[in-house]
Amino acid sequence: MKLFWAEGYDGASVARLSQAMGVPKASLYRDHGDKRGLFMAAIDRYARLRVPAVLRVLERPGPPAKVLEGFLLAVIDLGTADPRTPGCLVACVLAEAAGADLGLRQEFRRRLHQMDDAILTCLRRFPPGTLATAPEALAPVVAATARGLMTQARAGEKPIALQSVARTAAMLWCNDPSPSRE
Amino acid sequence: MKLFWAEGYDGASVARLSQAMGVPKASLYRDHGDKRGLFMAAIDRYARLRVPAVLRVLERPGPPAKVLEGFLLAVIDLGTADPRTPGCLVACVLAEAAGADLGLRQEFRRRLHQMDDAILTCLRRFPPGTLATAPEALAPVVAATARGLMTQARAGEKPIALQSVARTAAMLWCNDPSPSRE
DNA sequence: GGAATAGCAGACCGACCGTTCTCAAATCAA
DNA sequence: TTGATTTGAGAACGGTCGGTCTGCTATTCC
Repeated sequence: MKLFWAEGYDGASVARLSQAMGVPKASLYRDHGDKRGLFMAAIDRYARLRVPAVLRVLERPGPPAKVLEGFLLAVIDLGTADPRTPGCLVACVLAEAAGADLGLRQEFRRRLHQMDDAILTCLRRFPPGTLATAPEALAPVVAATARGLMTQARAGEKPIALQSVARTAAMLWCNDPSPSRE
Repeated sequence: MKLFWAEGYDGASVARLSQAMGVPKASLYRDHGDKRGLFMAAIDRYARLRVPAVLRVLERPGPPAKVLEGFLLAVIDLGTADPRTPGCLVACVLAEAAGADLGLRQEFRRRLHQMDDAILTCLRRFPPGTLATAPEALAPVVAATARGLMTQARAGEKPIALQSVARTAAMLWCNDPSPSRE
């Protein structure tokens, strides 16, 4: 997973994947069919190991602005925690591979929609009027912003710079209950 | 440019690049040094041929909400105009290549900051109070949203779905002069 | 204990990679 | 016209790619 994450689908050779995993090439082909199958498995592992920490933030109690800022902060943390694996395996690596391979593109879409759904579910539970617009309209905006932050994380942007973006964005999405605005 | 855009840095072989360009391989190496140099040239061509149309929207007159929505719409158009080259050559293809190659990562950062600066310059010219927050805070939010839309464009998302995101986002960034809100 | 199975490391395969070289055709200078 | 230079198409290079196959070792099961 980390090798694909760091070097991309084409950039990570099966020989080095085998070495990094400590698993013989023959076993990889027996268990996953081909390199694409192994890549899919890596994405699945990413979705099981790394994504839940981000989604769990969406389920925390608290005012919308805090929850959504926390979500973006978790996204940023995922994209900047290890400088050897910057950005998001799905939003950056799978995205590029999806350009030429229609099967991977479909997988890519599926993963994106999963995240969209999780965000929408989160937004729906906030009391009416606490969000600046309807959850159905806001959810894809939140998702797009998160993906943009991942793109910038891939560029090696420092977390501190991205975190201020998270605060601003979350503030704009919510009708702040504090009297600081207007 | 289109071949890199469609298939990625590693995915596009020099032989096919040569054929697609109608230029012998020897000439490519003479003019650009190596494959990386050719890729850089492709990115430069992209920045000269495709990006200006997007940046010009930022200089159009009009209320902030219209200008920023127009900007996002131009971004969406660039990312979805040709289904063979979905998304953004910089935000998707260069992003992935930037994972393993520090030189490309620097180039990637440079390109991102160029866009950030253009957005900031645009925001600064709006009258105070027409934006929902300070230009310096808002600009990176706009940039992140645009990049997220490009990621979704890479997934083959239909323009119509992305365009509604553009409208919502632009609305949230601006203090709408119409009396529809609040 | 002994037969059968499974997993291991690494050799091996043809194909294609990025890159360089060859050499004939074309261009240019004088 | 002639000699020097640049360009053309493509062969050739070593290396690595994704993928397969081969023995050897360990384990398992009766």
